[in-house]
Amino acid sequence: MRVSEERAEHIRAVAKRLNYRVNAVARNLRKSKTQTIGVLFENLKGLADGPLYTTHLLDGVASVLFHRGYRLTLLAGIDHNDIIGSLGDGQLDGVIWCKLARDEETVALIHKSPIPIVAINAAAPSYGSDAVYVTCDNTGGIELAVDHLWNLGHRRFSFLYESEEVNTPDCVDRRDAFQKEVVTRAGKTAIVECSWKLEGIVDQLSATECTAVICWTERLAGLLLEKLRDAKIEVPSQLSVIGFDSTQFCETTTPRLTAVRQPIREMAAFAAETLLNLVAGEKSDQHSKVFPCTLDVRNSTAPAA
Amino acid sequence: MRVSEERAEHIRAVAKRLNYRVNAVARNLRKSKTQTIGVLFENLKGLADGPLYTTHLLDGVASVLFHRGYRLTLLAGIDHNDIIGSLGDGQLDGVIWCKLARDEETVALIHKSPIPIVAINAAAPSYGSDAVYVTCDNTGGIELAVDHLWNLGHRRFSFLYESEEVNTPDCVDRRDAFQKEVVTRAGKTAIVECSWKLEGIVDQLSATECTAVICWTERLAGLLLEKLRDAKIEVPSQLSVIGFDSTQFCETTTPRLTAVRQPIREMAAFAAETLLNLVAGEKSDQHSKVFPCTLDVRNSTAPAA
DNA sequence: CTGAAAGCGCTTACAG
DNA sequence: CTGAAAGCGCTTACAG
Repeated sequence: MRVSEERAEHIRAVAKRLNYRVNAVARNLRKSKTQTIGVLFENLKGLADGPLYTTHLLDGVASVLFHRGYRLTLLAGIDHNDIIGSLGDGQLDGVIWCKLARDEETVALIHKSPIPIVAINAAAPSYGSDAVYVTCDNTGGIELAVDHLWNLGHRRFSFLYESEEVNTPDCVDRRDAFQKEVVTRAGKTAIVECSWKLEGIVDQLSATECTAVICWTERLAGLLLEKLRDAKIEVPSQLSVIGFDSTQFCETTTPRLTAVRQPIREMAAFAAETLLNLVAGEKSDQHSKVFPCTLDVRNSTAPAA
Repeated sequence: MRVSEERAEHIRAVAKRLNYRVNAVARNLRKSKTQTIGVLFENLKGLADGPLYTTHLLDGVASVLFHRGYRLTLLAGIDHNDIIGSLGDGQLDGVIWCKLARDEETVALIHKSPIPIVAINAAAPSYGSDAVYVTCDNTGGIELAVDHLWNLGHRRFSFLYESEEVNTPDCVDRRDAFQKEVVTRAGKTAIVECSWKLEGIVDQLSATECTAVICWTERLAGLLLEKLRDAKIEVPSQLSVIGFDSTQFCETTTPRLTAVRQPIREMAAFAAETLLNLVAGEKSDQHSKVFPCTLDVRNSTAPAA
């Protein structure tokens, strides 16, 4: 309060009469803050066709940001070469970066970012990074899935992902965890990398002689169920299928999909809280946070034939 | 090009060396444009818990905006008294306003908006408004639903909505269309306005002696199915239920929900295109646009008992 | 307690 | 063809 209340009241009255609004863009320029957080999807294929996962993620982020008076900007289709440039254009106070890659080149880029970054669904790279990483326990999730199948008598397993996702961090983590877990138990394993849209998948799978398939996402599992139906392979009696995420989508597949659940909304909300603290200048005490997974058993898994 | 190519090249090189980025906030201030569109939900209850409808809407808007180089900001939880103020803070070039009310007070507010507004899921008010209105053919949708039930032998119908939605524009339109359509055919009708979460709904419904219920959204229909299951009323053998929207949600209910489909993603994309044209200064040739509905028959409707 | 100036980083119109 | 100034609408630090 630098002005007498009387005068202030008068100014307020005039402002109201003239319909005055403070211009937030000018304020943002002056303060070098925008009260706006970006959510970056490197390849958002459409919110509605894409995994429901994305919706839960946005929901978690939005719940925190709106509560704290921040705005949320959706970022997608940004030129990959210029992501940092886009982040540094002054319009965002921070960014939540989905499935942030962790190759050295990207980590070097992150280092140059003028705004804080929280990665979601990516474990921290071993060689350090300036971002904070929020992820689920992919290893634990895979163990739950394998254990469930093992107890049903399965001994030959496949892990499935599409070739274009070969570098997606949580895909890599799930694949590696699968490899390790299954080799330990059964001595051998099959990793099936398939072309986009699972072309030729049925032949690839039968070559592995597996009785159970773990797909790295529920979306992919749903696609697989369709291919298997076309090929007249019965799920779960001939083949058990497990997915990852366990959103409502798993209720819409035929049969309903057994899936590992990650608490995506909680993860997203945590990421948002953490980011706002970083924006406020607090140093994050933890560099990475891992949320546990659970397993939702539905109808796509059964005892091995 | 105001500078020789040689000099320009030199400047580019220096800019790159210094890691120069143009500051978009300063540019926005100078140009009074931000290349950002807002999507306003007056009461977004959560993206993930809420109707899938919202996701499709965002998807449709985002597909157009990203393609045209615009950013998308999510607006929710804005103080209702100050919505126009928030819109006029300079941060948005235009806004897509979900379920925009059409009372005279709101229309007067719209008139004061410094940025163009496109309303979605609201028909244009009869007394004129500065916004462009994009909606689906609620009347036609209701007719499809009633006709379907009529052909199944139903003669006593109820229409259901929650009291807090009494002023939501598409709720009103569906209710009025229902009233008109059913009175014409059957001579009488029942409109059931229920408290939130459908408390006491079963008694209310049985008092109407109806054999079929049309719910104004699929979300509400899903809730009703749960209440009916608890009360041991079988759907569809004892009571037929129809919802509105027909997203993937209808596949997850038990039984699967028969629903009127509105092409929400197309409507949202159209709204975004229209808004960008308005932002570019083109006058919209149409003041309102209506998309037709269709009916997806699933398992929640059957011949009248 | 109050007023006037400087400056955030751009773009545009003007002068040379 | 190029440079320098004005101004977008704020906030902050300074002077009175």
